[in-house]
Amino acid sequence: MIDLKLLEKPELVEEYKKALTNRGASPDIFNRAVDLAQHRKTFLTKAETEKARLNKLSAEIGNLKRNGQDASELMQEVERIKQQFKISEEDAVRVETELHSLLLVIPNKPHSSVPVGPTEKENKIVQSIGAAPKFSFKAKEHFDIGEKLNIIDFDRAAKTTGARFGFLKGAAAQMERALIQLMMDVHSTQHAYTEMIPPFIVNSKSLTGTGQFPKFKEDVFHLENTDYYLIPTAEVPVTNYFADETLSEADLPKSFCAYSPCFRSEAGSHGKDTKGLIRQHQFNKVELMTFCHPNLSYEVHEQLTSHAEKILSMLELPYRKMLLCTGDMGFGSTKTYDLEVWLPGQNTYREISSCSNFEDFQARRANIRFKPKDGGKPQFVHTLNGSGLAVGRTVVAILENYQREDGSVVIPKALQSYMGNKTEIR
RNA sequence: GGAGGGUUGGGAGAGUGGUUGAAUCCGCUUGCUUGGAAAGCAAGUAGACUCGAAAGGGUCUCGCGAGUUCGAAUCUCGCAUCCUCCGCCA
Repeated sequence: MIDLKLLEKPELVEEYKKALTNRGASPDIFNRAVDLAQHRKTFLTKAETEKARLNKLSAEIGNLKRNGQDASELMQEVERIKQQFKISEEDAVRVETELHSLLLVIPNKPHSSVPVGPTEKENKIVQSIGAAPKFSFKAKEHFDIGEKLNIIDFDRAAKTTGARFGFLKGAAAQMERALIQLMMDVHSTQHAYTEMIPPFIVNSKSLTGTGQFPKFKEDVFHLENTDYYLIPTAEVPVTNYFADETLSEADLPKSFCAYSPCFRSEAGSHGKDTKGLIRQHQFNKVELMTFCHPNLSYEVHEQLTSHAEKILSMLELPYRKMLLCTGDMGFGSTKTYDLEVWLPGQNTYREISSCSNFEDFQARRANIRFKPKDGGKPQFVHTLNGSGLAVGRTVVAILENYQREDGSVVIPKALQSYMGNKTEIR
């Protein structure tokens, strides 16, 4: 969410409009917003002046009554002003409500270091790490490998639940669990994140705080007749952990690594990645999340991304780091790196982590501030998060990169101790 | 699921209709004192919005929302949340 005061500064509004255009969003929304902001002030001032008068009169009435004097004349005046006040107040509330709901659907402004472009074609390859494995045979896709090894079962999941769900069995289930364990261990002990297991269900306020609501409601599973929603990412409960709180500057940065399953309705992605584990309604993820001082967020962003990369390099998976362009970034992000892992079976790179800086976008929505050391006014913190990593997709990457011609799969060295020192799946 | 009791400022805790945005204590900050500290003394110690060049005003916030009233932390209703007891349960 943007700062209301920005709307009073035409040059900043112009700048923001341009940023929206770069994102492929319509800047027209600002015309209405600026208009509403002006009206808001007018109505508010009027209502408050009237209210001040009412408060004053009430105090005088109190005085008169206490002294046993007649206050009927003042009470008549109160009655009159009250009528006007009611109207002014309604105006103010109406404008305020409309303005607020408008502000909630304005995306964040990309950072100046972000390449401008309408589609993912403009994303920049920052770095490619690790060489794609060379096979003397045709590489298979993970679902073929998994079904052949009898460790992934989509057909029966279709029976128990529906499309885009899967059972992991045996070594696949063990690998999923081992990966979660590995990731949580590395981030908590080597990277100083506090481990967290959040609620997997949140309310609508939290989803508004992180930016999924009101705009992306259809992407989230709703529990009927409640204000409960299955989390699409641990980012939602973890970011809102400090909602409506004022931290002290000395406490910053606060960093958490959170394990959770993620639930996504995948509305609008019919026909995309219909096979396999790539796009499921439910998947596991270890999320990295930091609340930090505004001066440090871009530095933290680099670090956080490198923490996610660490897991990929430990598992010796080839990947590349992408800097997303303006048109491909998420709604609340000012800058995003995607880590894309090489998938030999698909002969392509696929996103396995997305690391974003939100600056104060989420902090303003969720009202998360800190009190500066020097005693100044509370300021909004900056929030960042990134997958460290998406677990299901990591299983996919391992199956495809470590496959052998006979259909067996080598277990990456770093993972072996987490899987009972097993070295292969066959 | 049933019954009952809470929710006040950083913390504890007073306050049942009228200068109460809120006593008091603790904590914290600054100053005095000290060789330094403790103790003591003094002052200060919420936020958002808004008017103003500033000084300084105004509005709102005592879990949330609505209502009664000239006036609500205080009364009424709804909701959320916490605690205790009973039942059920991994």
